[in-house]
Amino acid sequence: MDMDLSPLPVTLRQLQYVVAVAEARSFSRAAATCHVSQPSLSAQIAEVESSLGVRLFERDRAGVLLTPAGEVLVERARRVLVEARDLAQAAMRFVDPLVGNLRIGVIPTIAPYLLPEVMPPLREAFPRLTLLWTEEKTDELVARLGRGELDAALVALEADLGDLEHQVLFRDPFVVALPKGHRLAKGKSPLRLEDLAGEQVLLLDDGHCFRDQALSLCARARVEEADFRATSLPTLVQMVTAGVGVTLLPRLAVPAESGRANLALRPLPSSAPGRTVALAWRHRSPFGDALRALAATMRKARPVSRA
Amino acid sequence: MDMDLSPLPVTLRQLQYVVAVAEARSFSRAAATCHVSQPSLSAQIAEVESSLGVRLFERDRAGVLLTPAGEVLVERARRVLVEARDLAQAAMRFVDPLVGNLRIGVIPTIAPYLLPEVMPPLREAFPRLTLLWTEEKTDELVARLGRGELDAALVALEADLGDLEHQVLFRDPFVVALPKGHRLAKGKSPLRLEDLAGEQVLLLDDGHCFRDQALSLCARARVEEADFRATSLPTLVQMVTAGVGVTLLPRLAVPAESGRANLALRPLPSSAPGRTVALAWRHRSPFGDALRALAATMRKARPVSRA
DNA sequence: TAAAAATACTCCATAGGTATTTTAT
DNA sequence: ATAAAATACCTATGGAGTATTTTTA
Repeated sequence: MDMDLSPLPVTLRQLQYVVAVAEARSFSRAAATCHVSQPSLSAQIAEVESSLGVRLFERDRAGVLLTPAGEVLVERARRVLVEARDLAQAAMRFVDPLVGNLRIGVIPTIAPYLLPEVMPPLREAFPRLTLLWTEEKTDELVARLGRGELDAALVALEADLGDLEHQVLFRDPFVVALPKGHRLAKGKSPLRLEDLAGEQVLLLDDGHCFRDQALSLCARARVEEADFRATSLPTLVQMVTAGVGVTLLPRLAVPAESGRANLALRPLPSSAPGRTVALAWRHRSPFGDALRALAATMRKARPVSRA
Repeated sequence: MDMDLSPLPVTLRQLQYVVAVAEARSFSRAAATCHVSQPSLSAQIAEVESSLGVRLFERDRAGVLLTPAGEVLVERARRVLVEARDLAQAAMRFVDPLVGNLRIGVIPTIAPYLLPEVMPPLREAFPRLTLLWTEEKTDELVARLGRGELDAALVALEADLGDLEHQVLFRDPFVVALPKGHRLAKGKSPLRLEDLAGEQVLLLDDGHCFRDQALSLCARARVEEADFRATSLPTLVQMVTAGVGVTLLPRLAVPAESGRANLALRPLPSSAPGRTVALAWRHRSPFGDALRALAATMRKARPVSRA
């Protein structure tokens, strides 16, 4: 029942300096971001390297390089610091639950459509919580969650999230977007996937998880991808109205995009796959309770889609 | 790409003191285990409580109690300290790979049979590695791995291990042990599970994962458990030879136990389930590489059972 | 009235500062 | 020549010590 409590060879401050140097790739710049003088920081780095018995940085040529040991130990230093920061945050939650900043990432295919809907009710429900939103693609969000740079993220569960904790907000089925004159543009009834066979389908750029989800749907229907790729859903819709091809949209985007001239929208059968929008966060995040409450409010603000 | 490097409100030393007090439930004893004076430790605890803004300990009545915040934050402190200790260990692996102490837990139904087999080859393959063996039941081993009190454990994968990393060593099928005069004791051919129906089966005490595995096997065969429970496999075999009932043994135990008078052993069909013996460790343990090498050596030392 | 934690103070080790030199492009 | 890291040296904060008082079972 007794844990090893013998003295540790490094301090948290020293680990911060190590990470700072690794990120800045320069002792002087690292010193600046840590608000200490360059010699002070150099001394601490030297102290760390001596007490660990390993050289972490190669400071010969222009710039600072990480040694192999440095690579590994900087990564571990990050983990220690994230845990320590979590502890401090958890303490703050005891002082004052539901107060403070929450940094939440959102993927680009969700942000512009969902945030306007959920921000007012969130503000109302958690008036003392300051939400800081960031728009990034899934991979970047997951990486930043791991580094403790974000507290939560709004993502699609179909993407690869590693081992994050999450709460589902709603299912978001796909909708087919066509130019008005298109042979399939008439009617409001569900379109079968097979009807799209032979169409030129426009998709998003690489890195957007919505691209991958749409692509895997298209693969089943043997639909061909056009050689044009868009950087955002509005651009994609723009191209469709210009008659370049057809595309798939998340139904979440329909209210905002459906107003366009020369655009027809048709649903897919309710059995067709969609994406699942969820709020995700690091396991054991100090904000776990707050985030669950947040998710509940968002779910209420956006009545669940009838699939 | 920049992590939060602003000053942290606590030091690693302070977190060690917090954990020490939580474990000792006394400031003076905690001070003793940390090799500092009681006032120094008290001062640091006060400093932590002030900078976190939360009271961690209730020191009114006899003894020290944890506040709710204390419960949570001590747990987080443990995590921070385990990560920090891992970092230090990882650094040592760079200085001197495969040197040092490895604390390995083993469950009681594996230890006496496997260790004599694998220890000599391990000693030969890793002469500069000191292996420290501990015998505990699975739950305790998993808990101690999580607290960083153990570096690895020899366990059966069928038990609940949480999210440990592991390498399988070998499959260990069940064998039926009967007294010599028993109606099923004749022959060497596989016994079907159903043949045991109606038998009084002796099992281990609660907490032994082997008990659970044998029990789930018996459940399918509608075999009845005797009201006697043994604390070890040798005791169990002893009871069988005394004619109290029959039992299931791991084949691993057969070489050591088969010599007894009045004991008959019969295998089960190769399709019958068994247990899977593996070496397991905490994710991202600094010993990951060494442990994989260890597992390989143990696997070689004990040629895989033909199922 | 003991046993344990808190307080009062003293001290020094070390993190941090400034000024300067060394190093490498 | 110049920018960056290392060195030299000084300062002062805060972690640790001893002695003592306060607390409560």
